Formats: sequence, C-alpha cells, structure tokens
Amino acid sequence: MAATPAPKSASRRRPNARGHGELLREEIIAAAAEMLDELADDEALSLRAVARAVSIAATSVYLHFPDRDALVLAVLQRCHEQLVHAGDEAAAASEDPALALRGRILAQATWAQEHPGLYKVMHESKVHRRLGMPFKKVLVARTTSAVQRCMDAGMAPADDAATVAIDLRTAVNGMLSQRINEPDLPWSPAAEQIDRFLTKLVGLAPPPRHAGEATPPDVVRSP
Amino acid sequence: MAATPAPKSASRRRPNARGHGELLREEIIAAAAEMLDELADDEALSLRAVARAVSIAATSVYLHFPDRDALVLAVLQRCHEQLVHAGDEAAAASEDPALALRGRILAQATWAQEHPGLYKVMHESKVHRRLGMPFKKVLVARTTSAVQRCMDAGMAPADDAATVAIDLRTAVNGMLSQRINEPDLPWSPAAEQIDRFLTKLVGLAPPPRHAGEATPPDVVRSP
DNA sequence: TGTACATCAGTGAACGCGCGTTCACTGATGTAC
DNA sequence: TGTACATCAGTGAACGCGCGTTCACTGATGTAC
Repeated sequence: MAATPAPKSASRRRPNARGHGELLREEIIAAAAEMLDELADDEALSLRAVARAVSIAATSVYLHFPDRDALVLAVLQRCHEQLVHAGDEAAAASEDPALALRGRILAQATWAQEHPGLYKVMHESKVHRRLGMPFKKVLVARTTSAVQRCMDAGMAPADDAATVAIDLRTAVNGMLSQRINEPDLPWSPAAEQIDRFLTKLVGLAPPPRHAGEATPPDVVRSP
Repeated sequence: MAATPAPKSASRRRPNARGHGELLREEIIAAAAEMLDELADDEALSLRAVARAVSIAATSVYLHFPDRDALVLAVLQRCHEQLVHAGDEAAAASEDPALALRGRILAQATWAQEHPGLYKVMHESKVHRRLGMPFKKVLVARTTSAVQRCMDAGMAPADDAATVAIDLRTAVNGMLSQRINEPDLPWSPAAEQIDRFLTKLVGLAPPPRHAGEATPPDVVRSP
C-alpha cells in the first residue's frame, strides 16, 4: 500500500487508531491553551472555536471533557505544572540559596512574559471562583522554602519566611500583571525590578553588575 | 393634583421632563457601574442587562451612548475620578509628607477593596487595549510627587522618585489584585502589608504601633 | 385664546449571530466463535 | 478461513438562548403664529 492519501483539506477527520483516542485529548488541550493565551480570558474561550481549530466536530470535545469548564481547568493545570517545573529547574542550577531564589523568580517571570494571556487567566480570571485550584499552593510553598533557605544560610535577615515570601510574590505578581496589562508604559527591565524587590523585601545583597552593563549614576541610598 | 401615581410595576417608563434627558444617562451609568462591580469583567456586561436594570428599552441606551464600549468607558472614567479624589482628600488631611503618602495609598486601597470588581475592570480588563485610558496617568503622577515630597523632607532616602513610586504602586497593585482574585487565602491586614512596602520600598520610618494593637513577638530584623 | 407643528424622550419588533449542549447516528476495526 | 458482532472514535443536525444593533414608530410638551 502507498502512503495515506493526502488529507482532503479540512474534510472529515481520520479517526485515531483504536486505543489512541487520547491523542485527540492532547490536541484539544494544546489548541485551547494557545487560544486562551491569545484571548487572555477564560470566559471568552468557546468550545466551538477550539473544535474548529482542531478540525473536529464541536461534539467531539465531549468525548474527552464533560463540559467547557473541565477543558479550561485541564489547560490551567498543565500551565501550573510548567511553571513549577521551570522554577525548580532554574533553582537546581545554583548551589547558592540567593541565586537559587533569584533564578526561580526569574524563571517564573520569564514564563509569564512568554505566556501573558495564560498568566492572566491563571491569576485574574474567575475560574478560581468556579473551580478552585488547589494545586496553586505548591508555588507559594516553593517560594517560602527558598526564602527560608536564604535566611538559614545567613544571606537574608532572619524573619518570618512565609510573610516575606508572600510580600515578594505579591510584588512580583504585581509587576507581571502591570507589565502585561499595560504593555505600552515605559517599563524598566524586569530583572532589575526583581532585583530591587529581592534586595529591599527579602534583604539579599544587591546583585553584582555584569560587565558591559551600564553603571547607574552612583545612587546614594543613605548618606 | 395629587402626587404622581404609583409606578405601575415595570411598565412603560415615564419620560423625564423636557431638557432633563441627561438624568437617564446618569441612571444608566450608575446601573452599569453596579453591574460591572458585580461582574468584574467588562466583556460580560451586556447593554440589554443594563437596560433591564434601569427599566428602559435596550434601544434607549443608544440615546446617550454610541455603543456598548462608550458606556463602559464612561463608567471607568467616573471610577478613576473617584479614586483620585479619595487619594487627594486623604493626603490633604496630613501636613507630614510621610503620613500624606501613607494616607493616599490607604485611601486608594480602601476604595479598591470596596469596589473589587470595578478595580479589576480598571486594571485587568482588555478595555485598555480597545479604548486606551489616558486619564490613568494622573494616578501615577500623584504618587510620584508624594514620594518626592518625602525625599525632599528627608523622610526617605534620596533616590529616583519615579522609580520608587512605580515599585510602590506595583507592589500595592499586586497586593490588591491578589486579595481580590484569591479572597480565600489567609491574608494579613492590608494596612500592615502596605506599611511594610512603605518601609522597605520607599524607606519611610516604620509606623508607630497604636495603643491596643497587639505587639508582634519582637521581630529582630538585623541583629 | 386657539391650533398647527417641531422637538424631545423613549419604545418595540426584528435582523443575524455564535454559543453550550443533546441526541441519535456512522463507519472502521478488532475479536469470539 | 469466514463471519457476526461489540467496541471505539468521531459526526451532524437541532434545541433554545441572549446578545448588539437597526429601523421606523409613539406620545407628550413646548412654541410660533
């Protein structure tokens, strides 16, 4: 037999092989994620539009998800896993607890800036209300223990790690939200703002300037 | 003649007197504001629902607004005026620049917590993209000059007031967003978190504890 | 004082649209006998 | 080796709904003559 005939434009989908129905589930999640990132609003995501993007009948979505909300939740759960993973990976690259914390925050900020719409849905949409996303606690816990390690190593003044971690996350989330929601404002580089937060809120030593980086006009903090 | 007859349930609206058509405009804005606060999402506001709330025909909205977006914009403009006014009023109550800055921030936080849905629409919705809201710059300018006054009075270390103000607003906005978006988390009192931001990000002296307030377990910041 | 008329404030029916979800179905493929 | 049948993956028509916007209209009130 020759190769499969050229797919007749967007006619009828060729069913997956028996036992591989789950492949479609992955395709649906991927398409929904892409569209949610574009829309930046879970309420705006239409099941029919997702089906169109995957070239299936709208009803086929129901083979894998009981309703629209379940699809949205699946996308967000996947995003959350990516976020945690990105942070863990970056943190693992450093022995130094301060650099590990910094790396973790930067990695998450990078993910958010690459997926602004999904970040908005994760943090700002009403899905929380309707569904409730227990897995989000993991991110808070990770940040808290990273802060605690800095304190234990004497790299940050001893304090309540949970409070400091929450303040840090609050500031960083505020930073990401603002940059995403008002992209036209003249924002300073994100890394610099994060370093200020790490210095002032956590109490880490200011990061060394990299070679080639413009030295700021010798800021006098407290004469 | 006796008083006007009791309004026959929600039958036909009795037209405003000649020359007072603008009254309806106010009613529409008020109803839309209330609904937007409830919905917390500008896209979810339907012109027909607003009309229903005011007991008028949907088409009557067009007497005062060219389209749905114009109505949303009118609501947001009004909110912004309220926010600026609340901040100005609170700031005017203190001679002390530090207390003035603190009062301004607290007043805005209070407004946001009283109108969480409207706050979300103002800061997080896609109206910015579609409409663009130049009046928002006023809030940034007000905060910056309040910070500058603290520095001029020697109550905060000299630094770039614009950068410090942006960091402060970022942290405060992050705080408000998080509290609004995840109301079920065990948040510490907002005023305390704001005071930490003012102390650490702006460099103000920590606020005195009020009598009757529980003294915290003698936190040692830097031994 | 009377009356025709312009103006103002607001109405109601209708349009076409995309949506989530339901239902009964199709057609290929593997399996039991 | 042949064949009936169960199972799997996916379809297509239809439902009722609320939406933004358009259009031609109504009915009260003030004003010019």
